[in-house]
Amino acid sequence: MSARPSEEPANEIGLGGPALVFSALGDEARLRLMMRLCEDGPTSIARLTDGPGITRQAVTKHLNILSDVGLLRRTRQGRERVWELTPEHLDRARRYLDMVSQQWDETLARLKFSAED
Amino acid sequence: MSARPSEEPANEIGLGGPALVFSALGDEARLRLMMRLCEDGPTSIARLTDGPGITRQAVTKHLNILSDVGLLRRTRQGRERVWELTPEHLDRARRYLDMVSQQWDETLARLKFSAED
DNA sequence: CACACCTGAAACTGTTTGGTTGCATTTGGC
DNA sequence: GCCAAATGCAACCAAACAGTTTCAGGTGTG
Repeated sequence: MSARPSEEPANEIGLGGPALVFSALGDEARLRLMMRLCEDGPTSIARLTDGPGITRQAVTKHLNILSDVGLLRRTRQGRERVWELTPEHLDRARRYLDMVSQQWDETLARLKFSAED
Repeated sequence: MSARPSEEPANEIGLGGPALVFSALGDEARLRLMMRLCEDGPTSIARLTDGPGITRQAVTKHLNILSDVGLLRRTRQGRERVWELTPEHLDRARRYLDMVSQQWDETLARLKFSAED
């Protein structure tokens, strides 16, 4: 989590949005939580705190980081607080990678063409 | 760049690989460099150092970080050192997001099904 | 009501990161 | 050979981060 512009809505078409999402995904513990939520569906913090030697508070921090960039959402359910995935920003990051990949292909073709000049 | 396991080859199917790539992409300056290299093709460090108030050494550090996770490759060309994109790991990250997205869809369908039980 | 259970929030610590400054090294052209 | 351009490398610094410990606040059940 390094790219932290001043007051950007984090949903822009610029670089801040994708950078924030990638930064949130760029941690093994957070990726593990994402996978877990992805496979098990909505899950409480207590149940998410079990695997490795990680504290509940650390899990909470990671969940908040993922939630800040819009990858998760939390809802109450009794006395538990259930977290679930919200894939919109994930799709956005995916499309961003698609765009970069496609752009690179075009640039490659262009460079090859101008090299045969 | 926080997830840094001990000696993983960074090309595993586990979480370390994607986490490292996402972490490398999770910085606005680095994303900017990626876009630049993506659009302009192979470029030297001196030419990459121009836009915002960033130093050549900072650019070098970012390039090395991107190179460490396999997103860039550098080649000599005269007295310049030219950097270019290597999209293999980018595709890997893309497929990872695809996988998560698809898995989430399946989980959603499964949960909906069991809720109608 | 009392007692578990689940969570939030604050303070603190060691480590990492992004960036800089300064200097040494390589390379090409005159 | 000499000089300027392009780069590499090491030390250093402030800020951010991951994680912990500790304490306080809600919430359901008996």
